[in-house]
Amino acid sequence: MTHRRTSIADMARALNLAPSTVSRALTQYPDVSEATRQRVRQLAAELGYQPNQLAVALRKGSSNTLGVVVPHINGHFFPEVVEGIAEAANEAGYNVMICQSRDDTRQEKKNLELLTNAQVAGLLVSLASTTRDAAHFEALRRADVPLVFFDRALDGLTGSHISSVVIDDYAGAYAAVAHLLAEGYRHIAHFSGPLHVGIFQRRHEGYRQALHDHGLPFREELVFFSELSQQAGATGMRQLLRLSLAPDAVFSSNDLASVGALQVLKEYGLRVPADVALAGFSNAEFTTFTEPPLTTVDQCSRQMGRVAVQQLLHLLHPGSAPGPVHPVRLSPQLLVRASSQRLIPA
Amino acid sequence: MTHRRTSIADMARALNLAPSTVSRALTQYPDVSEATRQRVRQLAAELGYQPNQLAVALRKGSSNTLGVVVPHINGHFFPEVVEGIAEAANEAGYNVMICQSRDDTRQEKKNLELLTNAQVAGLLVSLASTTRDAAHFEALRRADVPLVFFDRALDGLTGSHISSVVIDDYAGAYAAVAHLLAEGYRHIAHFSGPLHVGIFQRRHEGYRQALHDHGLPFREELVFFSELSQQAGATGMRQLLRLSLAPDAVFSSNDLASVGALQVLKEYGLRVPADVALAGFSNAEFTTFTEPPLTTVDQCSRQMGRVAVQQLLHLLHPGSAPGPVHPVRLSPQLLVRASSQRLIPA
DNA sequence: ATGAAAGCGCTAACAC
DNA sequence: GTGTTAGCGCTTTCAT
Repeated sequence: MTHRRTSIADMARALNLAPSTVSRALTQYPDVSEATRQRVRQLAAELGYQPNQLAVALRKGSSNTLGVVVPHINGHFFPEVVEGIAEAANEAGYNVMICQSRDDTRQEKKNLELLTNAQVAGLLVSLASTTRDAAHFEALRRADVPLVFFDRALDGLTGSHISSVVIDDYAGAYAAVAHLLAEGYRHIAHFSGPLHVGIFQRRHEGYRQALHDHGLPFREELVFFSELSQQAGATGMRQLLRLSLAPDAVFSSNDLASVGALQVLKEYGLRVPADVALAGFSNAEFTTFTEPPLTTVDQCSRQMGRVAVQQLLHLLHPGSAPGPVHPVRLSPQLLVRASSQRLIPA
Repeated sequence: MTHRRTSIADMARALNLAPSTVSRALTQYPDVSEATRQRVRQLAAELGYQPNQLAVALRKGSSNTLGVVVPHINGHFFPEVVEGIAEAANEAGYNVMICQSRDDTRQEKKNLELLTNAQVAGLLVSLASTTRDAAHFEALRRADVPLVFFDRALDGLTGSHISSVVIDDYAGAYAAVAHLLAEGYRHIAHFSGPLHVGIFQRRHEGYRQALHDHGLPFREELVFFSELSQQAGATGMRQLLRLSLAPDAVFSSNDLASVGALQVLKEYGLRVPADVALAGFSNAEFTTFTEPPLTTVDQCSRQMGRVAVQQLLHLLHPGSAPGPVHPVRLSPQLLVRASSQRLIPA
């Protein structure tokens, strides 16, 4: 037979107390005699009482659940961020509800409704790449739902209940290209994603600025736009190799396209990094397994998750650190591996 | 100023109706005049009414949220399964709450409490590898919480509200080893995880049985036990190469250890697959990037997630397909890649 | 220090 | 077809 869970009312009856007293005994509430508190705690332990969080949340008007919306949880990056989020949230006594937008704005909107209808205490969102229009976030802003964007933020949207944590894509790209230049490469190509996506735009800028700062010209034909799949990386590399002045290095806005390029280079009998150097972005797991291992930019994903939760906690409890919560920009770390080290150490 | 969400009571007041009527108008409930239904729907749309799912769940005694507990969401496998789960759940009108046990039984227990306190309609669980004792699941069984194990199941536990979906590890391992034998390898080593973990035990059995069925002896010194890290794979391979009768193939219970072995083989100047063949398990993303690409066993992860949800839905709504819900065992698919193909096609 | 009562937002049983 | 009432389990005034 189905077992109903013990409620506060049950315990109150058993102990001949009012429900309110039992409730108080189970929380930090001061005005309860130590004796009753003991009795209640004891019984609760015996019966394995667990509060119905639904009821708590309904009464209090807010739950201890945080909502997370990510484009997907494939690959390396988002799972790590989510892990960081889950860790930090649990430590702070919150649990986490995760939805995937599958990079679709409509689905994203549905997810947000779902989560707000579940009365989450706050939201952590990484935007779908198709999202341009911010209408569905306007509603959240008006309802004062605390909201932290991570990785893919909506620049236009600000408010007292909104913050964000992103990585400094510009700095990461700049560091990678500066490194290639320091190694002596001079004809550096770039694989970019669509520029209307912020991260790709900023990585592209970092690339250009690094060239500029080192007195090198920007050559349009060295930039290849694609969705950055492995296939696209291969295609891009083939195309670059057909140029009269072919590049001696490629900085790719992700790692997958780097691998595609690597495979084509091998096909052509070119050596990496002796003939052509490669540097990617994201520190995907497989970058350590390729030959040579790929230089890349680490995105401190777990840290991003933790920081995003910190931001959200500040929004939820302004008491601890009053004043506006400022967006955070994390500095990514360049991981130099064999694919870009021309000078073999002696 | 903070905006309170519109409630059914609000709309009832505005339309001069009883809350119950409004509620009925918004559901499939039959006994409502088409006129009122229209009026209500209209106003709801205007005001952007969204039901408070907390209240609905509290009232109905069960929510439309499914709880998921996974050891972690790193790597390739679990994210894919979770994606399958989320997809199928959303299609069926459920949303999903995900927790990570970090392979720790205590954390797993906490997660289960968290989710049941949140009144989830059902649970999808993949066990932490440290979980031996089933006490915390006994409680769920007694409370009749529908429960589906996936990938890592608890064999001992059965009941009318419990089911499971796993892959046929035995068959997968058998297929991999049979393939190696068919390619002409005769001294096949095995990297295994701890045998108290079911999956490793069954893969180990598949390995032994395949050898046996092909009339080959089981040689204890060819089995290397570890936690199957890349490092462990390297160590294992070194150890195997010191044997007087060294193996000409390795079947590893995961892909990471395979990579470790591959790196050691290259160090020793041995060719893969000419000198030593490699086959792993899991179809990790990086198996296509190694050189040569690694033969492995795909675990149909997304499908597993979808099937797990199907099982759970059957437990939740026995109406559609009455009778007991039987555990499912999915057949994994062997993916033959270059690391195990001795006979180069002409 | 404890109890009584109200109510979070919703739905289902029971009137009419 | 619609209204009235009660209650899911909890917390929080307001009394005493």
